[in-house]
Amino acid sequence: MNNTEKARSQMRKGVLEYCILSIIKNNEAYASDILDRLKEAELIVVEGTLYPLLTRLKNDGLLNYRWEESTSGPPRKYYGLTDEGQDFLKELDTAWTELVAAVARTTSSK
Amino acid sequence: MNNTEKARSQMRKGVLEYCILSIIKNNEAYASDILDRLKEAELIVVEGTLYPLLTRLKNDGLLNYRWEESTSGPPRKYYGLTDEGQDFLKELDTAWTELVAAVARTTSSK
DNA sequence: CCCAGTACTTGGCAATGCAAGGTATCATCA
DNA sequence: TGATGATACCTTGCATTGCCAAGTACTGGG
Repeated sequence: MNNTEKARSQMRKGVLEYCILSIIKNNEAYASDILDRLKEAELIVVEGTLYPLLTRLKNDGLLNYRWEESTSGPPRKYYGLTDEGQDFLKELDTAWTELVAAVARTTSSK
Repeated sequence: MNNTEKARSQMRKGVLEYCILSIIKNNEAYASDILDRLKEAELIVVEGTLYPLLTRLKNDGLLNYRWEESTSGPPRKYYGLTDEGQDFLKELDTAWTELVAAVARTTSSK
């Protein structure tokens, strides 16, 4: 992995949680859904990254899930935001907005 | 540290290198300068984070430095960007812009 | 009954910010 | 002259967290 790729994944790291919660806020979703959405947005993530993250968010009380049968394979875990998750997402919104502003200040200073 | 603070520092993490290189690009600077600038931009960073990072960037050939005497204390290490550092910073610019766009896509999808 | 497709899980690794503590230099002032 | 405080630089150990790779389990078709 070269430096640029490293920097990119480092940047991605910071916003993954935020993006995943945002995606789930809009629609209940199971892991493969989420992976697809992230891929559409060009935020590549692999299974081994996503599943543990979903579990962590659930353990933190930000997500819950229900099982749903599938016609094409094993049942799926559909994740949704808890009330706490909604609140947390709002804070992340703020944090992200502020960060973008802070970076802009830094990179444009004379 | 609560969840929000954790998330904030996680987000910050990804852009620190970028911000520091940007600051140095604009003016040669020594560590305390950089800390002040980051603070102005509301990107709080502590010494123990900055020094190892500067050393790493130097070892990667992105920064160089010269010693300069000070009238008020020990000599200072003034850091500047190498050519390679300039190139790398351009790539980070692109990476950051793309990330902001990707996050926007994710958080606004219906 | 095996195989391919879909989902979910787990263990070890590497990167990196952070907290806390340490060393060195210089000016001031009793 | 030697104690003090401010400035500056550096190091160590820790915790978090994404990544990679391999593994388990359920389903339907040939």
